[in-house]
Amino acid sequence: MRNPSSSSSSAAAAKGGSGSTTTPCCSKVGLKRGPWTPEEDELLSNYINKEGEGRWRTLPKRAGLLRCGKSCRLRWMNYLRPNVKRGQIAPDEEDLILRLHRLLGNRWSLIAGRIPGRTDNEIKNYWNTHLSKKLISQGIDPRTHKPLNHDSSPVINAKATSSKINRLPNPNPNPTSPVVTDHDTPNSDSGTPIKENGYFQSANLDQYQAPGSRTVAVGYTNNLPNSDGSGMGLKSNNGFSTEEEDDINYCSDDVFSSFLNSLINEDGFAAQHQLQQQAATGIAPVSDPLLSINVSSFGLGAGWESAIMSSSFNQNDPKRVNDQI
DNA sequence: AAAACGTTCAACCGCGGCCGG
DNA sequence: TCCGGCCGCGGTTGAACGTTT
Repeated sequence: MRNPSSSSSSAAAAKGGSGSTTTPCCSKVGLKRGPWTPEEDELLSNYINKEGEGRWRTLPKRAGLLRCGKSCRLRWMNYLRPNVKRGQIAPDEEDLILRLHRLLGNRWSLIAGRIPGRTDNEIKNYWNTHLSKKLISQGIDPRTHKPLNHDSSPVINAKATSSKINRLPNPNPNPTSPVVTDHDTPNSDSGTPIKENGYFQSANLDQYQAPGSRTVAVGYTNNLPNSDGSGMGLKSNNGFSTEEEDDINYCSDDVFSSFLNSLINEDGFAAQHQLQQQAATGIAPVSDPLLSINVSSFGLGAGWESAIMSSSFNQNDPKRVNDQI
């Protein structure tokens, strides 16, 4: 809301206009649209502070607002909530976003759920305006987190793909190539992966490995689902027997929460992961913490997604998390 | 100084999942 | 089982703002 006093209702009205199946609350004539005014913010905040969130459809009327419920919910979630953190994304937050995006794809709400105070909208915007470009400038496909010249798969037109198809994005649409060698790393001309501010060094993301590193694994991709969910099985070469797979397919909230938390602190993660993997399989894990970012190591077979859902620190919507368990 | 161009981000849209009747 | 409403999600838009020419 750069200038709340200026109404963009006409532009917004011109934008919609499809006339197809619009949500009733949004098609109602007479409802205000566009930037929120401080007065509206206050009305909404006061009402929610008093009555609590929820029942968005009827909330505007009860709160005395000429807005649709969706608009109210969005305003509250992305702007007015007390614990929404404003201001620049810190390097460590950026690092975490990169990690989580590589794991989760464009599932902004899940990513936001792991970054306290940040909203899905904010992260999505930040990704599209900063991180995506940054990765591209480094020769990395922001969609797959793989080198651009390595990815021969056609770029899916975001417009052409339904948003719901993308609900289960596969960060690596090419699971047959789990290993990226140094031949595939971006050349230094397109930007060295090690940034001067150092956060990429700490990030230790696959593609961001310093030149000269021999092998960069993308091991987790083996067990990530395809966009249709068909790739969830543990048929990959994880070395587990069916029985073992049954065991490790169980992934508790704590385990996965630890996994995600460990992305924040990779050293801790590496140690924890080794214990986890050894306990579960008896197989000595690889020592390279880089290789440890491997979902399969946490038994994330068919249940990996629900584990993510249930383990999310979702300050945005705890109810939804519970709902999805 | 101002026009042109680029970037940011709040807000909107359509869709699908969930749930109660 | 079906249907309709609600909710939340990801994609997209466009006005405001910043930068360059």
